[in-house]
Amino acid sequence: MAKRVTISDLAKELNTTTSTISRALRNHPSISISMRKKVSELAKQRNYQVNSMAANLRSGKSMTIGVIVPHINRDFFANVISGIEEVAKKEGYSVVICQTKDKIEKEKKCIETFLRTRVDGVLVSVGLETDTFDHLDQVKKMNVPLIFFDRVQESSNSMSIVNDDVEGSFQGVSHLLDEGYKRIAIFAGPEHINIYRNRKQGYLNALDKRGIKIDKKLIVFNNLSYDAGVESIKELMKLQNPPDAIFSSSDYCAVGALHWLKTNGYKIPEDIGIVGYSNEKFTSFISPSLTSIDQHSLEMGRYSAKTFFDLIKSDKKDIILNSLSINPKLIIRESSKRKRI
Amino acid sequence: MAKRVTISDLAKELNTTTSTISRALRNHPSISISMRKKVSELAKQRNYQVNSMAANLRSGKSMTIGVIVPHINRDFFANVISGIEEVAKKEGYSVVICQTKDKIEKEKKCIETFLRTRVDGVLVSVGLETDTFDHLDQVKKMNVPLIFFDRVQESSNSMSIVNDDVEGSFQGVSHLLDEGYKRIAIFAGPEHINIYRNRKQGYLNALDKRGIKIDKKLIVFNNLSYDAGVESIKELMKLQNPPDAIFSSSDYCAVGALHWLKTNGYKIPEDIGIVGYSNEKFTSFISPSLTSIDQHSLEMGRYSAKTFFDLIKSDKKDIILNSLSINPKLIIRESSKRKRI
DNA sequence: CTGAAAGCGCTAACAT
DNA sequence: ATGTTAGCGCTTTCAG
Repeated sequence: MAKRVTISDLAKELNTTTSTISRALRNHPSISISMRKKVSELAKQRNYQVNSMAANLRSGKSMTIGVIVPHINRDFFANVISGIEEVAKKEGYSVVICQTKDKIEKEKKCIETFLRTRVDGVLVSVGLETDTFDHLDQVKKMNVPLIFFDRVQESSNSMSIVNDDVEGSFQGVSHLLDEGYKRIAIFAGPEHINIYRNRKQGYLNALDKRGIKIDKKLIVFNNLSYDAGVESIKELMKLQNPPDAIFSSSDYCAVGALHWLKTNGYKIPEDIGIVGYSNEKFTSFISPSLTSIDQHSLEMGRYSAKTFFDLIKSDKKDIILNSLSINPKLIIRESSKRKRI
Repeated sequence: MAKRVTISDLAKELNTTTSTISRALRNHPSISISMRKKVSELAKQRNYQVNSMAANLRSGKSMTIGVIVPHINRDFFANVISGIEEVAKKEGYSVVICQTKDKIEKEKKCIETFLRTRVDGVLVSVGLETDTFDHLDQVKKMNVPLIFFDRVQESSNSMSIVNDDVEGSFQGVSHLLDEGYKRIAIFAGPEHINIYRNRKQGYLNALDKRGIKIDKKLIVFNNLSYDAGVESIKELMKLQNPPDAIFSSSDYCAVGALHWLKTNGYKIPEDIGIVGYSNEKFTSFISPSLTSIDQHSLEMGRYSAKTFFDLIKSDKKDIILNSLSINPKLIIRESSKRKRI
């Protein structure tokens, strides 16, 4: 019904011009206090709301930052998003979220939409399928700041906020060794994704440090889903010399294995120890509760956003490529606490 | 660096006008096929992308729909969002998500942002704190379609997509009775939220139907968090005549209770049966796995979005207030399967 | 089938 | 301290 009120409506009512209104609304110092007050009062009364579409078109900024994640229902990503939102809000920015479900096609669609809607920056964690990067290069070609978090495109010279995954899994595996486990298997993910490659590396390093020979049979690649965990553990336990502990690059996959083991009569942590990765909330719900690696997801989100704002505030000259690596933290729970022998 | 290319750039290159380009790009039938081809080829070549800010300003539509949820990391809401996105994408719309963490202040901020950015519609599931509705009325006053899902403002005459929560909990509680449980307690949520009031009602109805007297001591109001579940069960088990089953209006709260019971020596489902609500993914991870009520979250999202599109496509004359109620589904798992006596 | 012209609502030089 | 003016990039009558 009622058309929405514009600054020129307000201008007419106060017998002044749109520029004055525009300035007054944004508290421009050159507008008299009395005028500012009159304007803001009228605005409130008439229920005026800036039309961002117009303001943004004019100013060339959308005041929006686009975030691309594989899954929004993972605690890890949900927390990252919260962190991003928190600092974005402070700067007056909106956050629009796009979930790819790990599909590269969806990822491309997201980018297209973001470019069309002129987001001022893109923060992205790439999907499992993502092994080509034209769509991401596109963003940079358009001169839109691109920042990676967690799962990054390493060939890119964009900034990235990541965990030290090598360290995280090093700690996880070392912990298992400390608890007396001898044959530790790993659920590893796609090698072209940095985090999974690094988690495997940490595993290798930990074994190496203790002089334990790597048994390739204990390195299982899968897609890290719950179901994959079930299938993989089934295979592992068929081995002539099965593992006595599992280090999983994902909590979901760890739980799949845990479940299968329990229903098949294995005792956890007595017979088999398990460590997951990401510290999803459910890891503390299940029983035995699952030892996992916390990634400081909220901070990761905050840093990612902060990096973006630092970037656009810098004179674009001193574009310091300060990529950041956050130390993860081992959270020890029941699934790996074997009484020492 | 390179300014982004506009339709007038393309127009110049082809010695034509912006109107022609604009039409050609959108496959307007009055433009010759050959011209359309020339334009789309050049556009591709020059890497042209519509500037939605400009297009939207002009057309008065933002092609964006705003979604407000309490928590994005809940499977229920994440799935609703997926459903919304799915149908929105088909219609060429973007979805922007705002999470309130159940805070009314955040909810208000979301609305403000949405109104400023001129979303074409708002889909909302209100927070636990929300007991006043000025901010939501505001949306309708601005003539922006407002659609509720799951947690609704009942005083509003807006459309809403909900579950039949009375039926859902009726089934859950009846199932417990069928399994031989006699004293069933309920974890109930804030009474001003439709879903929690309805879930309590279903509980009452189920007991009533079997002629079981209601014991007020078994009706526990809390905020339905994990911690609340722990506290509440602790209190319940102190009763002279403690319950032998729990019907929880939330999976999280149910798990809290489940955990406490297990660590305190109670056997589930033998000593105590538990049923949760929402069918969060972790309910099948934990042990015993948790019987719960599935809410067809994906469908709820799809319907919500569909309702929005139906609405804006109708000539705004036949605004049929067709609110929809979806039947939930009881998912029976271990936590409630007591061997019949 | 294509062009000319107006304008969506706002901001920001450049006046005054 | 305020007003004038000129667009931002696109869509859409209205004319040919």
